[in-house]
Amino acid sequence: MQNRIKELRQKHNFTQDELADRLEVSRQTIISLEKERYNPSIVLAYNIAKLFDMKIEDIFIFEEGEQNG
Amino acid sequence: MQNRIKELRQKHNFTQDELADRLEVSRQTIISLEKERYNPSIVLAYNIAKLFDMKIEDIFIFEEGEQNG
DNA sequence: ATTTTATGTCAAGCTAACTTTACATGCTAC
DNA sequence: GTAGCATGTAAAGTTAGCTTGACATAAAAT
Repeated sequence: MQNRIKELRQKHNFTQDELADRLEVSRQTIISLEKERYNPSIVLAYNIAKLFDMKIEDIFIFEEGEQNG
Repeated sequence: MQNRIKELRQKHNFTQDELADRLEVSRQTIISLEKERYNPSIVLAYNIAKLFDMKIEDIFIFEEGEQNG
């Protein structure tokens, strides 16, 4: 799965630290998501989409036949 | 977080077993999700939404200030 | 009556999603 | 030149998401 977090964060002029604060997660989590080391939980994905006023599907790009977990 | 999985499964006349097969997860996972014991991963949520031809946000109902993880 | 089907519980185990802490690097200021 | 800021890596720990397997129960089919 790909995501547009870094792009959207920069468009909104947030630092990783600011974004982490707004989403109530650690800065490490932001780094890990931007580097696509793992996927966010559905709740975090929802909070990100809400913050940027977008749909989950417009921030996270799912590939065909992607495996769960 | 609430979800409409059981409702949608029944509307489509799927058994838990059939739904599990289509989503390539175990039947236990379907039971756990319907009983809201835990939230699906974002990939599974996406696959569920895709199967029912809906948006993630229309199947999973997020509450205000929901905590991540 | 007994087999099958659908739903459910329980428990143990694995990996993914997050946390915290500590340290490294490049950049821009004074 | 050193202080601060933004980004990054690494490592160790906890909890959530998912799996497998075994068993329970009620309803429907044969």
